[in-house]
Amino acid sequence: MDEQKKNATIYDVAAAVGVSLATVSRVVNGSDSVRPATRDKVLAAIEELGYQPNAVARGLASKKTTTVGVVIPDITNLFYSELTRGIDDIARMYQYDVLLTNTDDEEEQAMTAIKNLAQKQVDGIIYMGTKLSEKVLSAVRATGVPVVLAGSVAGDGALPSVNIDYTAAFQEITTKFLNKNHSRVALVLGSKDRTIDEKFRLEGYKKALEEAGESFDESLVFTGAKGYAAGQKLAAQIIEQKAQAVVAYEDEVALGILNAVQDAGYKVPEDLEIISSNNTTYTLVARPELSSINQPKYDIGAVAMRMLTKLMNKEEVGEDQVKLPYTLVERASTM
Amino acid sequence: MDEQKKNATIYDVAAAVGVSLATVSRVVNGSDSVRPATRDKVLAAIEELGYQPNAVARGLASKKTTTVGVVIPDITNLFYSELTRGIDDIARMYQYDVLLTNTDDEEEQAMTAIKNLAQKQVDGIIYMGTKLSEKVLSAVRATGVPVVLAGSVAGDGALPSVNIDYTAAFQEITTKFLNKNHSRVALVLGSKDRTIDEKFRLEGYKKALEEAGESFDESLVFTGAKGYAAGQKLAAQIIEQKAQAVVAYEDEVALGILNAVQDAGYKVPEDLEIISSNNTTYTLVARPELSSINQPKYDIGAVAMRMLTKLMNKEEVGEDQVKLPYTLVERASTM
DNA sequence: TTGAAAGCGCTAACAA
DNA sequence: TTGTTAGCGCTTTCAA
Repeated sequence: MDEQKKNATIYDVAAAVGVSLATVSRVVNGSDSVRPATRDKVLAAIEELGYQPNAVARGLASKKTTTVGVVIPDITNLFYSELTRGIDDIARMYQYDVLLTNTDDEEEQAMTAIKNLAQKQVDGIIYMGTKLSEKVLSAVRATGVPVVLAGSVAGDGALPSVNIDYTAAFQEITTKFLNKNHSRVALVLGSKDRTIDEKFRLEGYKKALEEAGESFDESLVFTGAKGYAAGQKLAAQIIEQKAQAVVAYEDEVALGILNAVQDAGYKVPEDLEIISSNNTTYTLVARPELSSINQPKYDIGAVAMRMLTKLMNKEEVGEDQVKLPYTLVERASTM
Repeated sequence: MDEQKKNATIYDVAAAVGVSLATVSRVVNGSDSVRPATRDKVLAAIEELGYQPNAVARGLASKKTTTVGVVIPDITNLFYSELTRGIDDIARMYQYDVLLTNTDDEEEQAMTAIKNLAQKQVDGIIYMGTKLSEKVLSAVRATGVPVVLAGSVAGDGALPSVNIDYTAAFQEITTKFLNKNHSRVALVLGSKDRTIDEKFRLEGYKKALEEAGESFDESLVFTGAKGYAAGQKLAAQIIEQKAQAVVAYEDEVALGILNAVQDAGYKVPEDLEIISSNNTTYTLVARPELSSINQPKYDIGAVAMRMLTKLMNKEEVGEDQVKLPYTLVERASTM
């Protein structure tokens, strides 16, 4: 019980028992070609000396660090933190540790993060972000380790990924509104260069219009609003455009719109219906509660991490472009 | 530009330039005892070969991993994720990476996490949690690396820590209510065994009562409610106790109480005043907006990490029990 | 200013 | 079943 004495090494254990390093190593790594009696003696010595394997030495010798890198825009964003929780839980289950880096969704920070993870010899990487430039993509590839995109960037098959079908989701809810004779449906997206918004969500919105025979009106698309305060500001413009319904890309911005619109005397959903995407706790605390597209956030993280473990083990992965089912949760902000 | 060819090592660089390993190592580590001409040649070769130092080998040789462990109850909790953001930003500034582990505030998981971090040879640890048992404390100490507690457990000086003065904060807000002749102030705390609640917040509450000459009524103290739904459930009991004001230990539970009370037809703040602690975004999205004790969350994380860098460098740290100032943000849920 | 050489603590053939 | 022996890629004295 006295583990004070200067970190015992595998050498000390071997010496104490009178066996070779290799034997101790075998016991530690659970190899079965060790005689039970020997194993017991070794185990006893390990306990006695309080021996803990040094993962760094192990990593150097085995070229495996049992560490994965997680690249995330911002951990304080509820959407990403829930993904991360799924990642972390599964990582731990498979004995991996998580090295976390925030990037604010910026290319430069992503580059630094990836370079750094490569130096630390991580065994794999989970990448989250709303965009993935060629530059970052090639840096990621250059690391030579498996990478899985989770719940945000939807790579066009360039890398394994786990997502929901953003296009289908946005098409579905837009159609829902159009079918109620709301011809003016506002669409609120993140910044211009987000692949996920420009390429998938906008596309779903346009498809819905097309199918309904409605023309696309650019003045109903609002880009670049991020966070609660931005949503509050946007409210006036949305009202000005005489929108009858709003489809928003995330909960905080939707909540900002919801509150500001009501503070201005309009009624939700009577005067304006609102639906958001992500279904974080924010949707529940709102009054009225916000309808939302539910993405299985924890599961996206968990599935991505599970896929990564397979990739790291060079196991067979079936489909590597996973789309998890989303659901539409209808609450009081829609009718 | 072709970094494809099998990770160049320091050896390859040395060979390419015709110098020894030691010289390359010196250049990489910025030692100034290298002739400029030599340095340039080495740098050129590094660029040419796309050499990236292997941090694992470095860690083994130098016994420094430039990695810190961060132990957190739950990354999806806005309070902790904001602390973590502060930690991560400062860590990166000082060239450290962050190894993250969720513990759900459970002793067993904390023990595993610490053991694991020790094996990975982290240079230091930031510990967050609402309690710190003797067992965990001694495990933490046994790692032999510096540890700083951040924003949650308030160690009684046993370990360096960064916090706000929870007792003072709770005393202040309780007094505020008592001064308005609200003799029945409800106190909502986390689970029983949380040092931070039992020892500090409750103490502040009691002090306020004592100073005001009010007697302590146990039926006004509600323990164990966690999260929004729990807050909603609690509302009925609070009303039943004829509380005139509520002091809650976190925002989500406060929000649950706020919404449930209003849904039941009571007016806030006219019938019941509510104040929460943490001042996360939740306080802003509430209607009416929630008054709250603002803890400088990002700063607590940042300051804790900064202190840890000093400790890891064996620099002088002045006071190691830091209390950052809190503020009382008054919004519409109080009068 | 530079180099030689000895590890850091472990894994992983290969032998025995 | 066990041991021997090379490394893994780097830092760091100690000499030159």
